Amino acid sequence: MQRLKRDFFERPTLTVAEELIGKTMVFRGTPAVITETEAYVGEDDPACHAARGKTQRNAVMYGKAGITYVYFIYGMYHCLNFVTEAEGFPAAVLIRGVRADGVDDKKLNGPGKLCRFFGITKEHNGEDLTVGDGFYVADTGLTLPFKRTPRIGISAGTEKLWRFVV
DNA sequence: ACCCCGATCGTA
DNA sequence: ACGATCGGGGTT
Repeated sequence: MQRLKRDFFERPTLTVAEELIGKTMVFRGTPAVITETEAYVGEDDPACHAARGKTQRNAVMYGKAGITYVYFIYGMYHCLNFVTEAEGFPAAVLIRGVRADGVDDKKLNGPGKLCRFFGITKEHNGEDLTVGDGFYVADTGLTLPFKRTPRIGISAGTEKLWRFVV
């Protein structure tokens, strides 16, 4: 159980998105294995929230790697991301699916669903995953087979194979 | 001040 | 295939 430090997140977003598969995120004491991620990379990525520059909502994407980016969408859901790359470059990995012991996969197999299950909201935007034990990510040595596909639920940028799913 | 639409999900 | 539901961001 090796806790991921800032240098894990401070790398190319595709690398982080791929390597997060099989890692364990621990939120308020509840562990969950990450099974699906997507990369959103910089202002030139039309699907990235930073595509039209820095705003109040996406501000944390411009900050340090290893910080949470949580946003509210469709009037009823929250989505969880981990900020990546160098400070000043807006990029993040969307957590689209996890697995947890004793929990039906159907409650965790979507970005909105897993946030609802954990109770993750905008209150948790900007949390540092490398400080304290409230929210962190660890490497348990587990590796899972996965595939690369186009990202889901977006209208632009679908040509990139930036989704990683077990 | 207003308007459109979205990194979703459940039901049909 | 479609409706629910509302905050954010661009535009006026």
